[in-house]
Amino acid sequence: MEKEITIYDIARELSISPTTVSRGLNNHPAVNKNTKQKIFDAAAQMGYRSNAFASRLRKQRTNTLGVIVPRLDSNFQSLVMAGMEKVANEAGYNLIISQSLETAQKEIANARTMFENRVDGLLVSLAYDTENIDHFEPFFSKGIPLLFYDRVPENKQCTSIVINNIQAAHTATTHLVEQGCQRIVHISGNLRINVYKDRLKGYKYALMDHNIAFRENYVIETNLSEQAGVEAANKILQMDPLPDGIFVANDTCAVSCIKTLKQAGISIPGDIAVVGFNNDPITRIIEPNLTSVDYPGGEMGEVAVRSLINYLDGVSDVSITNTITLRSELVVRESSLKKKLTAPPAKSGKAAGMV
Amino acid sequence: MEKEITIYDIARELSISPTTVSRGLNNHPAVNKNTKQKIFDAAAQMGYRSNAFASRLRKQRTNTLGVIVPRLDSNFQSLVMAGMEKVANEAGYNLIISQSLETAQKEIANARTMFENRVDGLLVSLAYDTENIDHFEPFFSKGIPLLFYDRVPENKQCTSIVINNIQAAHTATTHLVEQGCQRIVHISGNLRINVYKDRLKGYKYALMDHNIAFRENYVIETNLSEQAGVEAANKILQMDPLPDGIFVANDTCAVSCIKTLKQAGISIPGDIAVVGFNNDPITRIIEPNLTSVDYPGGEMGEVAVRSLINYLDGVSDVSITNTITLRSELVVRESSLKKKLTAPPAKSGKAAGMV
DNA sequence: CTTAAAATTGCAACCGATTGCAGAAACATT
DNA sequence: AATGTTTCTGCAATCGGTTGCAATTTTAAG
Repeated sequence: MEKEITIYDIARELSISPTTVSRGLNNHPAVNKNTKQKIFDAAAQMGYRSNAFASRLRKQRTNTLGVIVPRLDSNFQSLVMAGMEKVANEAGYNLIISQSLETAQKEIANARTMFENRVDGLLVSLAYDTENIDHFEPFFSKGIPLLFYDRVPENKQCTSIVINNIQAAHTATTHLVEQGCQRIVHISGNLRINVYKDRLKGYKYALMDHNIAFRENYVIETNLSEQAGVEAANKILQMDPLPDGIFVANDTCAVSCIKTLKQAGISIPGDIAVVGFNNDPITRIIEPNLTSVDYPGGEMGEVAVRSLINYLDGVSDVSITNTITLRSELVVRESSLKKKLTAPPAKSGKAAGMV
Repeated sequence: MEKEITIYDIARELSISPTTVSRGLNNHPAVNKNTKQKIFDAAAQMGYRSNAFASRLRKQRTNTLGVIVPRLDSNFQSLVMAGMEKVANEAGYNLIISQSLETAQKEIANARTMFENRVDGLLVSLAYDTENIDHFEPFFSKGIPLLFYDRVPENKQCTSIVINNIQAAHTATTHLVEQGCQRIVHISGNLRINVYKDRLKGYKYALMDHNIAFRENYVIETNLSEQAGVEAANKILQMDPLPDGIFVANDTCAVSCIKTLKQAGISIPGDIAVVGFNNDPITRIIEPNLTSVDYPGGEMGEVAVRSLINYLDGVSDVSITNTITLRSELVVRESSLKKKLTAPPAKSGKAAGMV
């Protein structure tokens, strides 16, 4: 437990003022080169470490960003976190990360903690049961930039980073139609969440555009878990006639659904073509490999933090850039290919054609 | 941009001293009940929020834990993070998370940041190329508890949380032997890392225990990536005679290895039995389902944070509890079953027998 | 050699909460 | 009524950097 070295100690040692030491350490232009060097040397030699709190207290800037995420243990979110941390770290920002575990209650508590920790900016992906975003009011009224990603609030003037879920779902569904599917089931997530609501919309629009009637009972709302995939598959197995296509709102669920259907003797894509969403690694492991919408998680995290920091640095104005939409694309693999590709056949299925 | 409310404002409003306000807000027993109530009411009404920095500066306790992790975008690590965040959050601690991206250089920089941020404790899983742990010296000398998990330093008196990799690998290898394998290849990770070094050891010991000669060229050192699995498989395909068992140090690599072998016409487990490590979700998707060592990531994260907090609270003494070893177990699935189980056959392979 | 301009340095007042110690007020005891 | 206890409150110093402004030193110009 050695004593902590402060700028005062360095000042005393060099017989100069703490002011100069502080400026020197921060590379302030108004400090003589030689003095600076002396300060750096003394600091290194004495084992000085800056006290971030004192600095933050005074500067009212924390160089810290907060993140509130539904869960950390999802493939998508961990990609996002990795991207966020990378950019934040490079820019000299710390990241305080917390999970809402899909409950509004925890989200509210976390928001409060973030606020008291004086984060310079906050990144949020909403929980399942978040009904409103009143708990972020303090951030708005204090002018702390708040950026939503992926799970964003609806009808609000919030800065957000998303993909075009409607379009992506439209493309996915259209792809199934083009493969000859006429009875397409959609396994959806919680429809209170914008992401899943939009995917449902895209699915509907695509049917409409191809003059296929929308059937209420073809939409199965689930929590998209592995278990849910099994249950959905069982529901589907009882449909008569059997559907010939399924568009699932995530890959985990799609994969367990496929497994269950295969066990029941259904051929994929022969009997039923399947398309998932997220392009998780498991898409390339299930047999047949799963067609899925590639969802750039890492990029989303990077872009989110970059935007926030740019705003904080006054480079750009997030409040004007209201929504950033990232590109997503359908990666076609065997699970949806009823017709052979006209192009030279994809080889190992690893990186099949795009649409 | 409203003005920030401080305890001084509340004090003025109520015509009492800031001291009493501070005590009141912290529920100090020496403050009159009525006064407390008045303070709470005023605080709520005026929109007061505590300034964590001022508090930390004074208290020298931050209620913040730092985490340095190789990468966030791995299934195992995201489980660990989720577990850590959960426990930390419940105990009122913040988590500052940073990635070393497997480089010692970043790990050193991150350690320094954590130190300057005055984390109350630090959790670390080492990077690939970390050669020594000198960069954590400031933590030792200042008595800041430091806890390593999974990727821990060797021959050091550091508190660490691990599984018994030697034993787990021994069990896995023994299982292959019991299935009749005699020519067992081991696909390993970077052998500078304790985890992989130990798994190799366990593999060797098991061979020894069954009087099977260890062959240098049966150990393939890789980075355990998907790509590495393909390359390792190709190496294996050129061996003559072909091995009849493979023990891979992680699942990702095992799965891509299996895929490649299958494409080459090898039957799994008929020709070659395979065992992986981690029990990732993909083990249940690949066909045949992959036998693997269940590795309790979430639990590891929870235990790690809980130990640290207990120590900080003076409940336990981590410096005495030098190593915590978590239980791991082999989950047997089809990929390694050359012989049928004698017990009633496992049904869907979802949760097959244990050894 | 003077004087003005430029380059450095330092004083002192913050930032906002916490806490040891002393003093005041309220209550209890002869 | 006097004294001893308890219960509450407040003073003032402290945590360790940061920064506006003034003071001092150096350099340049006349």
